[in-house]
Amino acid sequence: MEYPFSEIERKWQANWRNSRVFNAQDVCAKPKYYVLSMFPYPSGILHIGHASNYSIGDAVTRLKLMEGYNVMQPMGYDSFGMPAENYAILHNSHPRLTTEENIAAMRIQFDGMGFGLDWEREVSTCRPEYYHWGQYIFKKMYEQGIVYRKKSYQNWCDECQTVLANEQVEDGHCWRCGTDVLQKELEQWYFRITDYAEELLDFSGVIDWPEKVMTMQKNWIGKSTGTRIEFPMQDGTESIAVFTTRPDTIYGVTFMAVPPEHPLVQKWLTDDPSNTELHDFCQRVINEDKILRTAEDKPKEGIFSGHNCINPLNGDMVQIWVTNYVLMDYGTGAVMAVPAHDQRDYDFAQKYNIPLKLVIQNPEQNLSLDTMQAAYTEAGIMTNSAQFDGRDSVESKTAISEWIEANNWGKRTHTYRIRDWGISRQRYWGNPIPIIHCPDCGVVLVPDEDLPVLLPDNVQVGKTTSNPLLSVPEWLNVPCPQCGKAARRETDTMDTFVDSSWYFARYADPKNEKLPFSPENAEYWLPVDQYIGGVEHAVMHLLYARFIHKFMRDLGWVKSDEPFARLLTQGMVLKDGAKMSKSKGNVVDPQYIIDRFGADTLRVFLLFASPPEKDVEWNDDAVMGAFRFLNRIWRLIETNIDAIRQGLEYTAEPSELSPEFRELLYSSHITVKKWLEDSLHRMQYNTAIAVTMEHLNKCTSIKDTTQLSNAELAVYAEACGIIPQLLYPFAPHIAEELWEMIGCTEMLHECGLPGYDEKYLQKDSITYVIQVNGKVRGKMDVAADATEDTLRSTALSIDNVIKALEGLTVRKVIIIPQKMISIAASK
RNA sequence: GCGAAAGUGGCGGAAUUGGCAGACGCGCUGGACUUAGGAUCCAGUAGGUUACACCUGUAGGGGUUCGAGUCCCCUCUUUCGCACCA
Repeated sequence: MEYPFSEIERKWQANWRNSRVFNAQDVCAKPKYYVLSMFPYPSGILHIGHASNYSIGDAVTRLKLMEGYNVMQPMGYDSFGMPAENYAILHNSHPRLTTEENIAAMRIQFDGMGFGLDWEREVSTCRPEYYHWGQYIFKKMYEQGIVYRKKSYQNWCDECQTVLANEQVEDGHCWRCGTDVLQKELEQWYFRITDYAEELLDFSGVIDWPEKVMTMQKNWIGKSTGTRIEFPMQDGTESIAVFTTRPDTIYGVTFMAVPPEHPLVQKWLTDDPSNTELHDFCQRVINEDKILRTAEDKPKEGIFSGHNCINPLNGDMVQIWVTNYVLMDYGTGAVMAVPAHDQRDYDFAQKYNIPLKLVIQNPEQNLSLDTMQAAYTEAGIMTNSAQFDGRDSVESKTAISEWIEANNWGKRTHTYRIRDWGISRQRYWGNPIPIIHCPDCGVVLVPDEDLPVLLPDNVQVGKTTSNPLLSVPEWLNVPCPQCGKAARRETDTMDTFVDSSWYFARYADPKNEKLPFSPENAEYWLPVDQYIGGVEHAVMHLLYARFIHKFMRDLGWVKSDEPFARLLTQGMVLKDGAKMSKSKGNVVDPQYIIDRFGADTLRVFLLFASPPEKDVEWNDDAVMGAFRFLNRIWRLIETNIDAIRQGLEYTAEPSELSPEFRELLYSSHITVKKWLEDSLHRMQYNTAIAVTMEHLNKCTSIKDTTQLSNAELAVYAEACGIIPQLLYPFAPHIAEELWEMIGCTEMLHECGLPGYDEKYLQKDSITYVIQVNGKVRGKMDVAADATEDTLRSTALSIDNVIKALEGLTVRKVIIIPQKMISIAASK
């Protein structure tokens, strides 16, 4: 017999909706708790990964409700972007229609899982009432100087027909479709995330984030500390700046390496068009694919520029080489090459017969230029370095930098690997950038009263060679808001990561028609107390959102420094050890599981299989196990309902109970204690469910409840009665139904957390384990208040212990209170 | 190459501060019952063994300790991140 899960699930989903259980109040005497799972792209189908992620968030939500918080768990859709555009093309429809259809379909599936979501706060990034405020934020950023436009080489995905930000290129491939990324020169819009680089390195504003994510962000930002030094040109015209983290090697500079894009190189080419050799080399390198060019195994190439500069510290003349191994957009775009102490410079110098100069001596093993096979990159003793000779190279970094600063040759500084965020996308289905280009006034912001710039519907979607919005003249051509002359709209749309960088704040005030959100609501709800999502967003979404949040804080819109106080990066659901995907044919449809076993079974399976941050291996048999577990609970309570109802009228004291019922009473209280620890404090839902199963086994071991005494009934009723509470965060439908069956009239979230009483956890006798030299040799039950002397003598009188001690002398007896006695003995 | 995390039965996983390794579930073995079920109940399930006892065992090797899955050192494997960043 299966319990009627289908009926129960429908019933409670309707009850929660009608009672507005999950509609959070903006004004409330209770403390707030904001639970947020990363919103999905509306594919139309809730897949098992969604079911898994949102089951975690829902467990947090229901636990916090039980704990007495005013909980908000909103949901929305990240509905702009390439997938929607492609999906519409595939179905010969329009993304607006397909997206709204998909959203409606997903909503039904979310409800079918029984998630406690506040649907009155739903946002969808492709709707004008949302993207209006993205445009507004763009304008504010523009006014604050955080937005600028620049022409340069961009990461271009030919498949997606758009540029990509640096964060969105993985190993030279598009993060979305895997196509090789090309370089294309384009003019596009940037957000100055680098202005916040230093602050983004600081995570002191978060309460609990995985170390891994913080490390990934820190590495991405890539701060390095060093010295910027000006090398004057030999002809005295200007100078060339380098950034180095190794000022201690500056006396070892034997050449200067610059990329062909370097402004000085470009100037030389213009000044001397006859230098075809240099010209050809530069052209060839510039046109080469950036990813290939920067690959580590790429052979180093270069050409002498014909120009020299001067090492300001020792007056040495230094040849400037144009090379393929220096990056224009890192540091100053020029490198002081020290081939004796840098492997890259060494490789280059070997190839072009450039001399080496040894300036750091290995204290362990004397180095000689004649025998060196590789650069010596370690620390050591300085040599050939004027007044710094004989000093430790690490310590001398400061001294040399100070010397450089004192002589005005340069100064200490930092450099970051992170670049500004390129947010232009040459696609249709995104938020229009609220800019008008006027031939006279230049770049003009669309006035607030004209926002939002609506995305036109009548666009030719499909693969176009140019930006799709160019094909809509009635949208494109507008009068300039300043001078009224004919002007054109910006046709780039924003990266969808812009839309998702502030949605968590919009949930605080989702219907605001005057502002993105009111500062009062934002102050109440932010930061998000528990954020849940995939680790794949560690350096994309999570970094962008922190950046935009800090910008909004600087505007005074939000008060907190960080948007997400706690972050949980949940694992994936795997099948046969691999991520589920259509191409592998290993997809499990959650709807099938819901239809056959119910949403509660699916949720229990997903949460029980492993801790939330780890991957879950799909297992059909284990799903059955979860189903059997819920059926056993159902049967327990249904068949003993009279005893339970009756028992709730009575109370019991341990002294009047048989050992069996004393054990059951203990189980009720220890289970609640462990469950609270596991679920509320550790977020280890797998073990919280395990202790519930263990307790269930205790309850079902009592077979006949018709002959129980009043005291026994009381214990039994309590034992069975806590089970719905323990189940509620994970299997809420069956929990509510059983709770009602027992006779409780309030819904479970109103009843508080289950409680336990320490007095029932006190045992009058304790089982001690006795070890001899680290091996278990016996056990004994001793009164809880036994003295150390009693413990020692009792332990030493056990037959097995005596046997183990034969021929040995006891050296030491260690007593671990409540647990064990360890005897150290030797001959 | 650099950095991080991890490695526990046939499987997923427990063991929160060093204190009975393998909780709980799956699978498997045997039994009971039967309205023969994707059922339920009972017993067993790390390996070895002369089986109420003992020996071995948490990737491998060494160490600290009365006591190590847990702490320290070395090695191996896997996963993830970064990878000419000066």
